Parts: sequence; C-alpha cells; structure tokens
Amino acid sequence: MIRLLIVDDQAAIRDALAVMLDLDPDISVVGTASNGQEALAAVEELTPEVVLMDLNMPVMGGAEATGTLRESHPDLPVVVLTTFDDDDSILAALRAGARGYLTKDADRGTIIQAVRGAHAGNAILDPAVQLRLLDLASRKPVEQPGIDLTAREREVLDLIGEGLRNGEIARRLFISEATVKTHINNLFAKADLHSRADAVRLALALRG
Amino acid sequence: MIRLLIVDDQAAIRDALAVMLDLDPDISVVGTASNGQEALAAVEELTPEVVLMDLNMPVMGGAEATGTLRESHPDLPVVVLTTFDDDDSILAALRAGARGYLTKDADRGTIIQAVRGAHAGNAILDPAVQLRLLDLASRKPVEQPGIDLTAREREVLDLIGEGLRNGEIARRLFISEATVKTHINNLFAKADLHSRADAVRLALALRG
DNA sequence: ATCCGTCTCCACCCGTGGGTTGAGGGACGG
DNA sequence: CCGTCCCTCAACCCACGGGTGGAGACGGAT
Repeated sequence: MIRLLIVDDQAAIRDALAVMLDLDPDISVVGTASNGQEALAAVEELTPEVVLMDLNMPVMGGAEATGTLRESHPDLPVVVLTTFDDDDSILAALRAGARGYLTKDADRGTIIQAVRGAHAGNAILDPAVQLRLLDLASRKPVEQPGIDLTAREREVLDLIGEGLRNGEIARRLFISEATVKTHINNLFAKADLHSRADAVRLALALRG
Repeated sequence: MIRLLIVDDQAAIRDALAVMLDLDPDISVVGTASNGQEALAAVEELTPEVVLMDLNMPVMGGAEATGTLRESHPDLPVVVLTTFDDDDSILAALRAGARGYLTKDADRGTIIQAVRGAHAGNAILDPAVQLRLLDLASRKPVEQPGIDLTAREREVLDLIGEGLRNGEIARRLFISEATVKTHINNLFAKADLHSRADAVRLALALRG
C-alpha cells in the first residue's frame, strides 16, 4: 500500500482524485491539503510515501512546497499534476525536485502509474513534458552561426573562459605574453568583442 | 499499421525484435539494417514510419545515423534501444534528435508502447533516462553553497555577467563608479574571486 | 543610546588589459 | 616562386581594473 497525500486547492478535484485513487488496491489516500503550507504540515502528520501536488495554489504554490519538501524529506517523491504545461512551470517544478509531471488530461491509469513509479524511484513524465525536456537537452549545441577562429585562437579563448590571465595563458601554451595578446586582439576583431568579459561569455556559450 | 525499421548490428537481437514486434497487430516490420549506413539506405527504400535504432554499431553508429536522419527526414521518429545508459550516450542520442530512449531491459510491451508513442508524436523515455534528464534540468540552480551577497552586490554581479564595465554599471544603477568598485571588491572578497573573468563565470553559473 | 551592516562616495597606486604598429618565419597552394 | 595565412614576438600608450584605506549616512537590532 502506497500512502498518498493529495494537494490541490480546488475541493472538487481534490476529492475526486482522492476517491478515484483510493479505489486502487495499491494506493491508500492518507489525507489531503489545499495549499503548500497545509501540505507541509500534512506531511509531518500523516507521513505519506508519495505526494500528488497541484502547482497553482494560494498561500504557497506547489513549486515552492515541493522545494521545501525536497530539503526536509529528500526521499519523499512529489508528483506534480497541473493544467499548466508552459516551460516555466515545468522547469520550476522539476528544479524544485518533482519526480513526476502530469497534466490534467492524464487518465486514471496514468496517474496511478505515475504514483507507483514515483514510489518505486522512477520519474513519470507527461509525454508533452518529455518532449520539452528533449528540446532543452538538445537545444544547447545548436547556435553559434559564423565565427571561424583559428585553432590557436580557440585555445586562447577557451583559457580566457577558464578565467586565466594573459601571463597564465602564455605559460600554459608555451608562448610569450605578446603572442597571447596578438591572438586575443585577432579573435576580438573577428568575434566583435571588446572586453575580456565578452570573451568569457562567448567561451562559455561555445562550450555550454 | 506502423511501418517499422529495425537497426541493430547483432543479428540475433535484430531478428528477435523483428519477429516479436511484427506480431503486434499495429506494427509491420518492413525491414532491418545492421549499421547506420544501411539504415539510411533502408529508410529511402522502405519508407518506414518509425525507426528502432541501436547505438553501438560498426561503420556508422546510431547517434550519427539519427542525426543524419533528422536532417533528411525530420518527421521520421527514431527510437533508440540500447544497453548503454551512460549520460554521454543518452545526451548524444537525444541531441541527435531521438524521440525515444529505451534500455534493453525494456519488455515487449514497453517497446511496442514506445513505437506507438513515437508514431503518435510523443517521446517515450526509459524511466532511468527520465531521471537523468530531470537531473540535467534541475542541476543548474542547485550548487553555490555559501555565498550570501547583499542585494546591491548581486545587481552588480549580474551586470558584470552582462559584460558591462564599471562606468556602465555605475550609470545603470545611478551610483558613482567608486561605489561600484566598492561593491565589486566586497563581493570579490566574499566569493573568493580575483578577476572580472571569474565574476562573469560566477554570474553565468548563478543564472544558468 | 549604541553598535553593526549596508550603501554610498573619495583618493591613491599600479598591474593588467585593450589597441596599435611593425616584423620575421613556417606552411600551403597557385 | 610568390602570395597568403597563421603563429610568433616586440615596443608603446593609456584606460580600466583590482586593492587599500578612509569616511559619512541610514536602518535595524541590542
């Protein structure tokens, strides 16, 4: 039996979920809460094994509550169930430590699967959320259109990105500091940079 | 009926998958290939609707083949099925544009679900892979243990991260350049920084 | 009333960085 | 063979950045 806590500010949805999920032979709904603060108290009192959390709630939102729970109960998995599927909400919830993310068009079976999965230590994400995560994971190495630096210039740029000074770069590359400056001036001209800070930003963006 | 192409260098696995999946009433295995190059040719010839791809193959690996397919057939979903579940393999495949990622302990039902999901436009990821993606998405704002800067110092740090110079920061915050320098020296001491480059790196790390 | 932290500002020093010009040698292709 | 590109180095200038010390004003805490 998985002890489940349901958190949602809308009583109708909260109760409907409670009834529906309690019917499952593996799940026991041990309580409900209508906002993040109540949820924190309920966790202490009812010791659930999984929390099903709405995001948009008064007093304390689901993301913040999830983050707080992460710190006080690192092993207590939180599954987010919400109507919002914009990038900000998803990232906020996942960064707060949510172990699952379902939108409210998920059917009973999906929700139960997610609760079981979270309890087993897995992450269950809505297919749309998975696609968004894929975007985030695959987006990184896309940009950087037209900057063709020589090999030496790239090396120097990388070291600038590491935070090294010209003298350190010179020793690292076994060249004189004058040469380092030359490379820097050349790559500054090519990439339209005007300060070391710009170069650091570029170097990090290139590696990202 | 979903027209499926199976790509795996191990004949036994390849054939076993073909037989197993062809039994499904919704799936028709239209062909197999034993490496990435063959897969590209097979896609042209057999016009599959979904590709089930192994990663570790001679001649041309699955990640490279997936990337090539992404460009030539953007709408053709590729589901990766592999024994490797290390971060590099996962990221390489997902960045190449894979629409699913299964490890080889996935059972028949899971694979079939993944093929159907990919065909429907969804992403189906192995639970372990989902956890890793969650890590990637949530890792960013986690670190930075003990740096408590004042509000003003954070503002200055942010602007340093934008690449602004002290004079520009001063004008932006309506304070004198001397004050900017003071804040910078203070936050340098707090965060153990010794150069503007370090500050840029920290500012970018903080923003993620 | 007092202390402490923060924000504000100033003056000084000097090292580094950004920009310039100029120049020599090695590699490659026409 | 000559031109071109890249890497290498040098001298110079001056602005900006980093470090130090000091100082006044404000607010909250004790």
